[in-house]
Amino acid sequence: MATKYSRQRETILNNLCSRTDHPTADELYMDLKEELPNLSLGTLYRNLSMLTDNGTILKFHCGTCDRFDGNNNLHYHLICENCGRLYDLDHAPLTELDSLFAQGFSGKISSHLLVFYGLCESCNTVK
Amino acid sequence: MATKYSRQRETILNNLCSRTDHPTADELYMDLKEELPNLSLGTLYRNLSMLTDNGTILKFHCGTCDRFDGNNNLHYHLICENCGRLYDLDHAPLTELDSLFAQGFSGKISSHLLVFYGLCESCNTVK
DNA sequence: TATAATAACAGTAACGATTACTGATATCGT
DNA sequence: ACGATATCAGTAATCGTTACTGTTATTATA
Repeated sequence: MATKYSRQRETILNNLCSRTDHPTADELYMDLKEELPNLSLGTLYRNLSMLTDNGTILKFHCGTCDRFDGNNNLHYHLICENCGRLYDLDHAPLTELDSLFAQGFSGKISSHLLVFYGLCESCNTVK
Repeated sequence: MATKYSRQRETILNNLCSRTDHPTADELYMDLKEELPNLSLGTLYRNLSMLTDNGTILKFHCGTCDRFDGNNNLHYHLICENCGRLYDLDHAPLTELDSLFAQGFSGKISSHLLVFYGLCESCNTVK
């Protein structure tokens, strides 16, 4: 099951990594239509799934659908409860959380997901 | 829109609160069939949604489906990467996380979701 | 305690995101 | 170049959840 090169996969990854928002599969699809006019939605999902599985990109459950992040460095996010968008938060990783919670727990903790809820900058000023 | 009593809703809540696992809607449905033989799946979803909205219970996106927790006190969870189940972690709430991340952020942070990934106690010993 | 208003019900159809399947095409080791 | 097969485009199916419909149960008021 050696992975073969595909222009579709490379284009999908490049597009995702060049944006700072965190698009849904559908948002990515809209944008990719310019570069890959006959890209299939199934192909997009299959490649997003491959890239997520091998750790190249990150996937978040966000309300009713998934959002993707081309930046796989550990960082945290805010989900705006007004506009529903996902934003990066500028803060160092809290690696100590895993070991903190591992104390007194006889399972094994390997990572964590920390997401904040609230209002993004623009929704906060408008309200 | 005054809320009226319903035996279905009370039974659903009692069932959920009496268990320490974190069932999906479908798992709850199976179990409730004994007490409410002709409970409708739509009714279950509607009531879980009501109870979530008014803060009586908690809901988590967990892989492909939602899981529910009758314990609405702030606490944290581990998702076992082997068996897929959701477990409570015994640790005091980290309320300081919100204010910590609010520094230097001009939006508004009102809450957070912190989930750990790893192996539960039984999956850790078996492996 | 009857009555009237309406919340909640059971059952089922619809929805939307995602996954699985099909036969055709592109990649890549030999 | 050739053969094996990973990937493709297109589309059908899946599955968790929500919305709709006509009926039943709760509750305030007479």
